[in-house]
Amino acid sequence: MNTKKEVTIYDIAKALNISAATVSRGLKDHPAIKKETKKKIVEAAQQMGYQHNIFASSLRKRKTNTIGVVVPHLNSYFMSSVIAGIEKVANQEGYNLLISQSLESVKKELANVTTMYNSRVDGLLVSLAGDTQNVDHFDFLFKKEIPLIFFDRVFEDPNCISIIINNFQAGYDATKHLIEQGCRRIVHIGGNLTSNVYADRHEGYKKALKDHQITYDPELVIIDIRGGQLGIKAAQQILNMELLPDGIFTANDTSAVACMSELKRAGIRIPQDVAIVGFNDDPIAKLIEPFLTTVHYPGYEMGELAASTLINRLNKLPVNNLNTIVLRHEVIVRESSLKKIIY
Amino acid sequence: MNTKKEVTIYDIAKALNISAATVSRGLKDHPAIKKETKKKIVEAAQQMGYQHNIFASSLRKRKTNTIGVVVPHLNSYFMSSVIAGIEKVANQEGYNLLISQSLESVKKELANVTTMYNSRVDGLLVSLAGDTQNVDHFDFLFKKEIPLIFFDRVFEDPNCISIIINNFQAGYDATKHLIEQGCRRIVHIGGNLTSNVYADRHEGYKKALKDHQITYDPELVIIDIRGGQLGIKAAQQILNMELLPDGIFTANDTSAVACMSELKRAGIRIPQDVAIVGFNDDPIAKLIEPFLTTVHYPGYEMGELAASTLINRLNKLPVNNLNTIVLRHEVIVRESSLKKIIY
DNA sequence: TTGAAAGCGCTAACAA
DNA sequence: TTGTTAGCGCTTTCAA
Repeated sequence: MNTKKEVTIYDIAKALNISAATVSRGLKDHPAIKKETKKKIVEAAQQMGYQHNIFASSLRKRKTNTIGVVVPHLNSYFMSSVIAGIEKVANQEGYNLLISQSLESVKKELANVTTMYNSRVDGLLVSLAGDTQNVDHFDFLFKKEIPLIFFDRVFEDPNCISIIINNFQAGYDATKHLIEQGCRRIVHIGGNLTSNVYADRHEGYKKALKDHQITYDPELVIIDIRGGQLGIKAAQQILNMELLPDGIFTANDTSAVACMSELKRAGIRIPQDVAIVGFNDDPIAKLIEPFLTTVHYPGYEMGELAASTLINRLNKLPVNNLNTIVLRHEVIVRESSLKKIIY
Repeated sequence: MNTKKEVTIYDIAKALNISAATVSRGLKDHPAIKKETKKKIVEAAQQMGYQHNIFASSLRKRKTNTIGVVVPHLNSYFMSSVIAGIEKVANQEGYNLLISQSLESVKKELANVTTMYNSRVDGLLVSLAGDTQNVDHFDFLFKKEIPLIFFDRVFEDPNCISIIINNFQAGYDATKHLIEQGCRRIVHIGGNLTSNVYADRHEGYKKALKDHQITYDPELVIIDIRGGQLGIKAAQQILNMELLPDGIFTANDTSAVACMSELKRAGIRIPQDVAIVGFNDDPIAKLIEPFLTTVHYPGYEMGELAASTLINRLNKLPVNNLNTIVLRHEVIVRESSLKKIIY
């Protein structure tokens, strides 16, 4: 935005000898404007280099047509798919996006949300930071009735809609798949259990074991609060076990791949010695060897859905009092877990 | 932004029995306001739940304190590092970020930039889409004197500052490293040559060959316009060669890893049969086997620099008439290219 | 050190 | 179908 004088609707009005109100209406397809007037207006605007002033408009309408998006990290295939989905819907509906990453810190999350609040976003789409334990820090949003929708990393709260997959079931399915391949001693590598996604996957894992009469052994669960080098650390921990596991269910592909790579270096054969299942269906799953069995996570759809739900809410469309929307997941079987076929 | 009545400086003024002008000044530390008045104002604002209205302010000041960022894709470690760097500086300086991805399409790039222009961003940070051949579509920005800074994927233009690494030299260094490891038949896998980064890396490759008396063979150069499955396609092409190469220089780690994985499946040993060097120093380089030799690309620093340069420009600080800023790169030697030591 | 007043550009209620 | 008018909330010039 520069400091030169802008072309305003008044300039157009003067040039056309009509009122500014008419220009304003003509520019936005108001039904009560004659076709030719509209045409004249649009042409003049074009020709004079008119640019709609969002600030004046937002100030007047008390609405910004901007949606804030806060995610833990931008650099995963999953997140970038989600954002592409959000972008698509938002653009379609004439909304802008304000995007930022919390880098897994509640503090930065709050700072980002506050900045967005000050920028008067109409609504927010948030995937929570790993160490976020509640949503008290969002109270000021609720008070101002700014809609907040969570996706992926959510927190159950009556004020918010959550969009997720059934992480419990997905964890269950992944573990069950390993059991069906003959695994009995299954390690689970997970993320911070404060996060619903990791907690639920962990519970699914436990339930699958139970349903197949396998005793849950906390020693086999490797959780890392700070997700740094989880895969590698986990591999080392596994290599130090007196009795090696025969299966591993990892709650994300990045860790799965890192772990697998480390195990392979130590001479362990995948899947013959240890079968591995990851989570997310990141493209990396097909870059390593053997290809990684994983749980497909519909990121793009999740983004679309999050955005359209929020926009419906903003438009006061009946959102059916819904509180949680669950998307479908799917176990994608690849080589890293196929004991049965290889033997 | 909701529709309830906001608390304004007038409300504060009334409550304190002073003028709105004084409140406005007090709120932003104007030097000519008495300390205690200021204190009263700040306290009242706090207590009444006052929230600064960016729109009124932007409208009045004709400045938004917002920076637009347009990148080809969000989902790379590199980009997310760059953005983290930009965010850090921007937040420090009180700027907001508007981020979007062009998904490698000039059309979407232009649409995104236009939206940002309409949102009256103060300046723009852009990494160009793969098929962008010139910057004519940005002319309207130059006319309005909105500063535009390119990073990574740049286009030489007197209107813009570019922030890059020396891709030519980096390509040269990477290739030279392979030559020093004894490679003579070196394949180059690159991206769209319209893009400076890929064109320069390719030229560096050529020059390194020439300097070491190796004839440049266009048959050994595999370029993909649409970066989809480049690594895999390249591997297949390599496997079909009558004479296998002994070295590969790939212009990004993702393709390098995909290619390596495919070659390994075909029974080719890395680095014994073929040495590989990638580009970017993506974490994936240390997830695969063997670890990938690559060129370190300082993403975070690039982001910081891009943001601070832009902000200086916005503040009319002398930017020394600079046109191009070059950051340091570094070849990180790992196992995938070490023929000498292994033999 | 403070206040009055004008105006940034747009929209919408109301009137014609 | 179009025009009049009154702000949206803030900043800043000028005056006191």
